[in-house]
Amino acid sequence: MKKILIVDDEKDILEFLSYNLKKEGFSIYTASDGLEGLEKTKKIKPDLIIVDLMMPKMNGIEMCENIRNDKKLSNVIILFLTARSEDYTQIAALDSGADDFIKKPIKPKLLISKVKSIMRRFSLNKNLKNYIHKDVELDIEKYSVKIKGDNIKLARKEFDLLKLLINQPGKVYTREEILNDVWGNDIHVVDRTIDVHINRLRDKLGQKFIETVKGIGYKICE
Amino acid sequence: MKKILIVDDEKDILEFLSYNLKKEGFSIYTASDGLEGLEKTKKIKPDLIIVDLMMPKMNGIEMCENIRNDKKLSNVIILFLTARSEDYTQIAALDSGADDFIKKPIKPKLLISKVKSIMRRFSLNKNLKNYIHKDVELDIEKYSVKIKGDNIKLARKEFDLLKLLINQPGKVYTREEILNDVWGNDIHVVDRTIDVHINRLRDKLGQKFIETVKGIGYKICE
DNA sequence: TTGAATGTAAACAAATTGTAAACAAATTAG
DNA sequence: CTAATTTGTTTACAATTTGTTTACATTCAA
Repeated sequence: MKKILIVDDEKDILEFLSYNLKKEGFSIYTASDGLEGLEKTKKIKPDLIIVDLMMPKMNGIEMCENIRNDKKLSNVIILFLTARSEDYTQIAALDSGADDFIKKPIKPKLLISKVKSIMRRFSLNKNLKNYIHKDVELDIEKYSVKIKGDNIKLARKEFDLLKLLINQPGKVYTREEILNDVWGNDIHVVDRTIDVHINRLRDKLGQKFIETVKGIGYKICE
Repeated sequence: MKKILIVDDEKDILEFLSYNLKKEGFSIYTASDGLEGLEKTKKIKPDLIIVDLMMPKMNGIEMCENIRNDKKLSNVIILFLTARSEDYTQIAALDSGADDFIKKPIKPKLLISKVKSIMRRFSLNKNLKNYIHKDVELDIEKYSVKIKGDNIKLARKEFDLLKLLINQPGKVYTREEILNDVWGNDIHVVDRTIDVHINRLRDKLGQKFIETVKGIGYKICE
């Protein structure tokens, strides 16, 4: 399910947007200022961020710049909420890395159609993200993995497994989650098979890259 | 006078673009969604269309595909407005027939110089696209391929296949993508046929030019 | 210390690809 | 138009890679 993070200091707007987007089946997360927004972005890895331009602590522009400077977050799409009086030419000049704008007052229908159409575009590209964590670099489009710049070869299942885990370094993935994501709901394999693939990944990526959480599953070390 | 059609659901952007392009002496027409854009394209026959990727009703890609499928309209130049985070080398829109991209937020000077240069380029010659990668040189117009300057002869399917792959060296093309692009949606062949053509290409281009990504597809080595 | 969970090597099974050859279809030359 | 040639497709089978299971060793936490 697509994750949307909404960042605004006004509770009313948060609730209003949450309500309307939840209805459409998105998972909604919220933050009430730029700092919190930045933290949650790192933790949750949303697909889309809707952020108010004007906020206390860290405003939307600063937050946006921070996100754009972080390679690991660079794939997220950012929408700005702007006041009516701010005209487009001014905003364009800001150049902080926002993808698009929504004007207040917000009309639910317009908002939803806009978000959906962005998501549609986004889902076309969803498999084209790149991930970088520590020395490991993963290029989905090229199906290649680099360690310290050197290409290594992974088998398909190994690649899929790494792709899942590296999505959120530090998060523990249970065997069930891994089976569901890498193998799919309908294919049944013994769960020890995961261990074997993890083992092979460790041989290729180094022993310290993937950590075992006994009784639960595996995670990538932060 | 050159006619430009601008298609976007946001009035601000329409106005912003209209204003800047009118100043340069183009005749400007506008539409606020993909459907209207398609109709106006047929009626007005613009020289250039600037269209937002993300719109309600019919989005930019659908509109673009519709236009490209209409032989009478196929000469029009299409520019996409895209969100910043979408890396245009990865955008599926490339395949839908877009000619170039403008990233949001839009800077007036850049926009105008881009529009002018693309008009110039296309008025000189339509599709003079050539590809060069490593020792291999591909001339679309002449349907010829050179290796280190020497002509070699490729059969048509071999040429089409190479043309697709060389479009983005390094990117892995799945068999499905290849079938769709080289054979088309409606023609059905066994996917092992691809392998045979790849094999023949390798005989002609050298064994190291095309790489197999087991379980996925093929790519041209970078 | 003990038992469940995990690491790991090895064996086996399944899937994928390379490749030659046969045939069919399309194109070209005469 | 017909025959010859080229191109395109399918198939079969071998070689290789990848995926899965199993068995036993090891580790870790209760």
